[in-house]
Amino acid sequence: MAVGINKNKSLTVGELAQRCGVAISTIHFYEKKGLIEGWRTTGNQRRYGRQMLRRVAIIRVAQRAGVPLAKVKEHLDRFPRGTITAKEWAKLSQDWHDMLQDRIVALTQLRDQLGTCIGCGCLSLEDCPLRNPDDVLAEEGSGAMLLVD
Amino acid sequence: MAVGINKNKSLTVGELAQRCGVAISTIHFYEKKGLIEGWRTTGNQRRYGRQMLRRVAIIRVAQRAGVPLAKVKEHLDRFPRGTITAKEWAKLSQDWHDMLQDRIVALTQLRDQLGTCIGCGCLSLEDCPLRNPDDVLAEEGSGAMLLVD
DNA sequence: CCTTGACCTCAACTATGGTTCAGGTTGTAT
DNA sequence: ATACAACCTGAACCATAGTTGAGGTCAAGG
Repeated sequence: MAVGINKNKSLTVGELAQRCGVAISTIHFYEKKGLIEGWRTTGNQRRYGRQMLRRVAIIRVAQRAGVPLAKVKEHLDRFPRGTITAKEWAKLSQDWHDMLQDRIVALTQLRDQLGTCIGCGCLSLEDCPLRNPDDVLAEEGSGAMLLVD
Repeated sequence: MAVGINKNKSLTVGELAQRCGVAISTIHFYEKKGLIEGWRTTGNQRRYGRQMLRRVAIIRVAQRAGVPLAKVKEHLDRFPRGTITAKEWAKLSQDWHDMLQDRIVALTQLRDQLGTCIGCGCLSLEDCPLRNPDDVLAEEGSGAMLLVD
């Protein structure tokens, strides 16, 4: 019954889940998706190496950064099993850093456009950057897309 | 056949979709969700007032800002049908601006932590802010959460 | 030994935000 | 008048990211 902290070797699914702050079902899910990997006891119970703590940690960081699991898996599959070295993690975190940077820039642009619109009575004035330019674009034959990108 | 641009009054579903840069099925979907509203011809075809252009535009802006549709609906329901005034839009865009600001701050923090980790060989060093503090937190009895929040 | 918590599988379900398809109807240009 | 584009409905399906539940097994303390 007692969840003894097993300082030495393998982790049960419950331990891994608790230590990573996720539900057990999430660990099952990640394993089914091939994001993490472990072995089984003779009684078919999951056991994980301690490196899976880091792996789940990385998955969670990536998710916070907005990386979908499939993308995370792609990255993690480059170091198939086990430990990710500092250098490998540096590459990963550089990639995700850059992606985050892009997302931040996009959101910041949008935020600033909203800021402008608060001042301008947006979506009703001719020069509003958020305004769908209605007939203008319609007459240009384009799809009348909202905003620049 | 020809999609004549009807300068004067109502918009067909296809016109609205094209002018907003979304699929027709998306317009159907938004209508079913109660996000937009129109009327029907005697032949049961959808017609929309021009104010729906702005309404769909607002929905798309909100989505880019990460507002779920249910939330958008909540906001839009405050001005039940038709035109949203400049003042009302100002309130809306202020709210979404603030929300965006929060998200930007969160992502920026994460980005900067990733930046630190690129330098520190992250997730393997004791002082890494992204590192799951493993046994430390485990011994504190907490869930060994990743990162501060 | 036996209870009890932790574990197992598989299927179904949740929510979000849509898309696709089948089968049938409308509206308009020629 | 007729063809053909555009429209209609409803159900099924897609992806993402899991959660929940039923029914059964494992393992460790007393």
